[in-house]
Amino acid sequence: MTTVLDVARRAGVSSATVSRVLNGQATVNAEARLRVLAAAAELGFQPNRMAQSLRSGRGRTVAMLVGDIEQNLYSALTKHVQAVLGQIGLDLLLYNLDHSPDRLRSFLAMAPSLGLRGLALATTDAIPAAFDPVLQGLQRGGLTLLSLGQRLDERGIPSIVHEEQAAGERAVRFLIESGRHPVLFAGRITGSAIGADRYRGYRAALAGAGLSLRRDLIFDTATAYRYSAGYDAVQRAIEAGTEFGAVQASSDEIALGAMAALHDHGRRVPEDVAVIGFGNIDWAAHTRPALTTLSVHHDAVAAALRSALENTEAGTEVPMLVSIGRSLIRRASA
Amino acid sequence: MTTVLDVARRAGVSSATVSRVLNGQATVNAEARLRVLAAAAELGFQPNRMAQSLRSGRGRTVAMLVGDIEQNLYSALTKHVQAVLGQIGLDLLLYNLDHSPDRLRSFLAMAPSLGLRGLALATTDAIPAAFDPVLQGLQRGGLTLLSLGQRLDERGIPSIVHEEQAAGERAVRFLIESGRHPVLFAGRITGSAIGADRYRGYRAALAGAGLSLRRDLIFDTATAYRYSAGYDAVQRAIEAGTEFGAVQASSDEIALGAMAALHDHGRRVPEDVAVIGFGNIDWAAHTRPALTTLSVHHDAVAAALRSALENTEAGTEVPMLVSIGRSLIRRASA
DNA sequence: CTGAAAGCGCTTACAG
DNA sequence: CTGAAAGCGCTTACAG
Repeated sequence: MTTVLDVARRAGVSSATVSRVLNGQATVNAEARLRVLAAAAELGFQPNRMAQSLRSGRGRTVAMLVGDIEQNLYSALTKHVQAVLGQIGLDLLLYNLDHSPDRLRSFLAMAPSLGLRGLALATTDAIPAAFDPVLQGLQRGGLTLLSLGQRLDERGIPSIVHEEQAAGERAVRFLIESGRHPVLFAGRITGSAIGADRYRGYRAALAGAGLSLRRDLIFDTATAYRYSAGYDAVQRAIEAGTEFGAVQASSDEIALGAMAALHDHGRRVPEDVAVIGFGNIDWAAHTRPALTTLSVHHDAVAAALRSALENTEAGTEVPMLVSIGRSLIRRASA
Repeated sequence: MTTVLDVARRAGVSSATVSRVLNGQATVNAEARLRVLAAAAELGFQPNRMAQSLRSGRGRTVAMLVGDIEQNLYSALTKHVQAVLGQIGLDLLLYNLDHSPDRLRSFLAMAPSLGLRGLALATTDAIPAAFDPVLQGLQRGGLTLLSLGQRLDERGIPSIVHEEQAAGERAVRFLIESGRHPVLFAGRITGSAIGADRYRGYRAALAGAGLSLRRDLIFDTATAYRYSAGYDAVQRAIEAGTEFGAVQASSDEIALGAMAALHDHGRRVPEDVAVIGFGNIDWAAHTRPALTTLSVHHDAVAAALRSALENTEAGTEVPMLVSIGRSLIRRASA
């Protein structure tokens, strides 16, 4: 591997000057500067990341902790985050939480030794308050800590989120105004602030329409935002003899699960039951009937993350809360 | 941050001894060993990764380059790989290729400066031979280079793959023996060795059944393994008036796209047309009709990757080719 | 079995 | 504007 010293020798300067040129900080004689640049290019010099990070105390890696990389919500977000980090020369360390607080604990235990530039918590699961001290310690160490998807701003963590309650309300109001009710709500996920927010939107829409809340139409689930949660909810409702004209799911996976259950019980979508999902995952447009759902804007999240990283760099303030709107994407299912 | 020196002081030994105890290499006095372990635990010592890697010349990061993390094939594999790396104390650096040779080039240019322990190429796209020298250079540097999914063993890169041709043949034979033919083949992907292998399986099944190959039943696609490829293929076949009793797709996404097109043209699955996918992605069981497909075994791939890493470590040989079987998972679509 | 010392490849006060 | 020197936190011959 070529080192700064190789470049320095070739350019006839000291390694300090090479470093100064390459990092563009201090002023360097224009001519020497050119010679260094030329030498670096000729040798194909790439500064050793580990040495750079160790010495400067600032790594070039951003860790992203995701709830479950296999869910499209997280993989699509990861894709955008990686693209944005690549643009500013940072690496992405991916850590899959698998929805487990234990895995979060393990990561946080080793995080300080990683020399991270940033840490993005991308999960809808609750973050136990017991982790707050470690998180704060990391922040004090100069790392850019961000919550993606979940509001943690009141715990001192800048958060980039989508609107949930307003979006949920919009969708359910649409169903009611189209005459598709009663509306079954599938997925007030246990332990997820977001699931609760979406449910609040459902309640608000009902209240707005002067309809009363019925317990038999609301299905909690502990199995996160997965297909089976939607399947089970609809199956239980049908077996209980509950009548409903629509399903508002709190994720697209849940919506697809619900559609499968409706199909298996001979109900047609949207003729008998309208279905709306949440999150516009990649196959939502390709299933039949195509899924009506609430949009997601991973590009906006990634851009906000980039700003936060750049602001920290520049010493300017990072906003404590960035909220991104969602719109209803109408397809065939509702 | 606590350092080896802090631990050393507390244990009353030198930092060298601390290092020896923690790395479990050389023999250390049992008593001193215990004191070091106790001190490290009390201080919650975690060795600085960057210093460790810089000094030893062997990083603790494995980079995984994926075709497109948003596709379930890659995200599911990534999940398993991350789990396995975590078990052996290695970090996962994720790099999304986005099916672009330029991004691969960019990564390889900076790879040497990253001090990687391993590099997993997980893409079905062709790897230009022009990159072979860089790849070989990386291998010589002691990094464990692996191809996941695509055979590159003849170019000196140990490969962990699934059987493709035999699996494709198995599925198509099943269709033919069930009387579901002619069989349309959707997805002989341009520039993908794997797409070509699956297509060879199709041809072999036809030959085995004494059926002739018909050009009008074969649909190439440049759009990779995505939904639209399947939709377009079926739509073009129907518009051309081609009759067919089954679709063998070369990915599950293509199969879902094909099912959408069949639906939009009033063909019922499986009554009018049977459909088989490839890869058993996560929603394959949840769509309606549920998708019959060929299995995938990400756990086996991840386990083989782990062995390769451990073998390199131990100085024992890494097999040049590990091939994992696929079975036909029968669901409702065929 | 163990400590003192060197050094991985950088960056950054420091002195000029 | 620039070089010599120190040092980030480890590991590893080396000598004992």
